[in-house]
Amino acid sequence: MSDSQRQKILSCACDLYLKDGLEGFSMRKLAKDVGVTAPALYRHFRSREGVLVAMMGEAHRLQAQYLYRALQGHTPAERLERAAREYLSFASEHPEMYEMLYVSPHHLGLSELPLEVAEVAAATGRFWQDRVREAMEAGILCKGDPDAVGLTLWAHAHGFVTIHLRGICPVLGGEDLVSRFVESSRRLLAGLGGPSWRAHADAEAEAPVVGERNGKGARRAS
Amino acid sequence: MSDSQRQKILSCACDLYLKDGLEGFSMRKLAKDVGVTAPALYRHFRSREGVLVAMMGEAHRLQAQYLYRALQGHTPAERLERAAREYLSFASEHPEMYEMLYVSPHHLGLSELPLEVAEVAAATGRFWQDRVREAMEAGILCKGDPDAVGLTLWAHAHGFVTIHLRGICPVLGGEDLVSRFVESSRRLLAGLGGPSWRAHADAEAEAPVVGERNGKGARRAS
DNA sequence: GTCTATAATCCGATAGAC
DNA sequence: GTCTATCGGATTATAGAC
Repeated sequence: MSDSQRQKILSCACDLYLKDGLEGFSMRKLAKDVGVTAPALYRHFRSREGVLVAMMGEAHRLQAQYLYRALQGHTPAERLERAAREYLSFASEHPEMYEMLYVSPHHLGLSELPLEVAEVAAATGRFWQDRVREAMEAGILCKGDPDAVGLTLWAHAHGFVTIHLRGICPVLGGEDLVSRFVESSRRLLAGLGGPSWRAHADAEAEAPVVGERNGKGARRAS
Repeated sequence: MSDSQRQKILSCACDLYLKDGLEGFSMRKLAKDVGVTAPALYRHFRSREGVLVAMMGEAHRLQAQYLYRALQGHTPAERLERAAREYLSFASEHPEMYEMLYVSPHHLGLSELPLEVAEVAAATGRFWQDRVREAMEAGILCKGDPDAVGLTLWAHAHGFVTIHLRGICPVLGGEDLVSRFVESSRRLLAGLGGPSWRAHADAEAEAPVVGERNGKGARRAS
């Protein structure tokens, strides 16, 4: 079937990218990995660039799978916290795929991000905004523009992950990454949220939820 | 002279990168732009990768020029605000150079960032931390770990810039980018700073400083 | 849809003369 | 320090048979 072959190619393309990076990614290597000759690939993709664009879409779909897990939270506050955590999980477990999400179009020789990719990326922004909106409606965050506040959270998360992945910041040793991220997020949210958020955070510190790794308030849990 | 020639090559390399991106960057093109033959380049750089690494260093030096302008501010609060603004100015005026700062090593086929580059990048982190530290000492930000809070600010700034440069977020139209960034930063700082910061921000809203573009509190200024 | 064959370039890097 | 000449590959993409 035509479509499953395309999927196979895309899967091999991801593996090849993971192995050799972007500069080492070629159609010939890809063909060899798939088990066909190079010209066969052009039945399924317009060009090398077409494969890369499709891969970016794949990366975004994979990320979405992580983010949507956050929706299993039972309250807006829980979903918001889990969103941050799942964002970090994806980046930690698939660092190269994460890099693919934000490749500079200019590095690829493109003048701008293909519309197709820009759209799936924008969905990530909407996800953050939705979490913020419902948190505001629940009174867990101060009233405000959900889009703008969502952007603030998204920006913080992406920046934090990038700086960590580059190994640029000595503060980010690596082992306690999660707690450092949660800590930084909390600092953010403590400002964005009013007294009601802090009350929620304090209550959680008294009775930590599953998956809670931050030992800040867990001392009294035993 | 040997060293000035190296500088000339580096300058041409930046231009070439700006024109053709990373994938279109080759030693042969570079040689042609410099006005020599390709082998001559290898007297000044070990390899193509060596040129790229040197370019990353250049990008960081250029960024540093912007950031250090913030030190002309007369108070810790002013220097902190100007730091954010200069960070954005560099990214806006030299978007491709900004991209160079955070290129994924994996995209270049490297397993990790060269130490030389990681060190200059870390200086940016220390710059943020210093701004935070003196703001804390001045009582303008809540007491806390300056390194961690500096990281929070740095992460937010980098994430915001990246999302803007990708054209990913519909909220970031472009024209009012500065005010949106300042707004987002203020939101952050309002949380990180205590009442004293808010008092400072309110006072500034009454009598805006030079370069102030945010119209939020400027209504009563006329 | 896949193949073979090939066009048409381009690449990084080196040897050795000057 | 720069040149010429060249090694020894690589690349994307297409034409045309099956």
